[in-house]
Amino acid sequence: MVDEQTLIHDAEPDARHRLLAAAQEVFADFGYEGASVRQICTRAGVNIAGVNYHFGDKEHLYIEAVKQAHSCMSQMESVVYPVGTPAAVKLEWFIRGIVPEMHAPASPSALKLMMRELAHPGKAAGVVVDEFIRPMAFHMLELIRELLPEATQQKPMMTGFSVISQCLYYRQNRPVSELIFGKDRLDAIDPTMVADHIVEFVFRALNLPIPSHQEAR
Amino acid sequence: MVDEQTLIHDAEPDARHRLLAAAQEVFADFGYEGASVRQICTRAGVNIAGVNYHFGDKEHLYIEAVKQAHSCMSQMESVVYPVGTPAAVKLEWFIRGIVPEMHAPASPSALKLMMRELAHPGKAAGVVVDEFIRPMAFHMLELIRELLPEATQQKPMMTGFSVISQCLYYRQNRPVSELIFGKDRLDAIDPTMVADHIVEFVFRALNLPIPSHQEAR
DNA sequence: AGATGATTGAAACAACTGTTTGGAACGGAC
DNA sequence: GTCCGTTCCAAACAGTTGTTTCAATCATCT
Repeated sequence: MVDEQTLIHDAEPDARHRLLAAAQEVFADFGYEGASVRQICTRAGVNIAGVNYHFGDKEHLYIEAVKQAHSCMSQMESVVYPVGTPAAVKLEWFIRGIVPEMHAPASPSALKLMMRELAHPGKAAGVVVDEFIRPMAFHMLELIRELLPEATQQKPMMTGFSVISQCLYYRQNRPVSELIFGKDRLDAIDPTMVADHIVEFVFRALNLPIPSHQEAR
Repeated sequence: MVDEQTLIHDAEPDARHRLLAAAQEVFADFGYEGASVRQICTRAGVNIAGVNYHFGDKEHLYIEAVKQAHSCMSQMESVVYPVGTPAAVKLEWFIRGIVPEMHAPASPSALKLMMRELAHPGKAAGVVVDEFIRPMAFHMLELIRELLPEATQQKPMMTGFSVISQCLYYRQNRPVSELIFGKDRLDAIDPTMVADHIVEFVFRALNLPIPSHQEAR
């Protein structure tokens, strides 16, 4: 019963978990409408009726898959700085923490699914934003307010967008970038190089002293 | 047969054009899999068989819709600078040209469809990149090479990514940004303010003199 | 006029969609 | 043993999908 199809993991946990894992991958690859419950069930080695029994319907399975992807991903933001760390150092670590995770995430399908859901927010986006995105956003906003005390109104928010946009770009627009410049040109830039560049770019823009590990380009 | 090009809804041009217009809107709103040919045909006021007669099948209709969206959009990049314009001024105009078009595009559904296709490139992405995206990318790459003569290897490309990522952010991530900060906070920032900010941010990062219309803050 | 080719119409096609059904298999509790 | 609740399976459900058929209509030309 189990040995016929490609399985998610070596062991075979609960059918519910296999469904969630398969749903995460298939939804991430094909989107909500593009994925079929039969495709997911086949990949999970579970009967079609399983999705209705364990989750009710396709939509609830999708929501649970997104929630799992988000919780699986949220271990990323658990960086804790020593007390008294300067805001500039925190900002640098913020960038250096996010960029590699975007390039080579611990769970590619989890990040893929989250990004897909956030690009066109549905019913599952709310909890992801509440528990994962918004805290991170306000955290960075505080950093920027500390770095730009004289900034008012929308300036800190736009500055935050300028920072995070550069960090997200390489993930959100890698496919089209590969179409433009070719896969090899894109593969030539590794995460640390990107992080170095963004840190330098942002720090120059904010009039902060560039951290040491930068040589003169 | 007067001017047929102006509008889609009031007058009724060729059934083929009505199909293309409807397909552009529906595909933009619901994606390729989410849109149904019946939905498109109903919106266009055309019989179901029309899509097969005029385009063969759904996929070719989609491809033609993307091509039309791209050509409709490509009038944007037709900015020509006077000879001898400094590269810095060109870069500033590049940013100031793109940002408002991303906020309030001439044809929202056309841009929406293009961005959707480029986020997950399919068979229609090739021509869009070849005829629209790549020329713009290489154009900006030349600007940056002129501004950073001593930059080598991937540095100009990454710098270009830093610029374009900020310009695209407000379009690509507006839904999630609204979820984070609320719609009103996002509506409070208008295109020219964003363009001002990005120009200032980029020019600071590139060690260029900030253009005049920026007041200190 | 009649003939010809392009275009449209209503209906049906097979395949697939998400969902449900009724029963079989399982494992403990009594 | 019986009973019960949980889990799973094969089959079928009604509805939608993209696509096709074939006759009706239209415009155009001789």
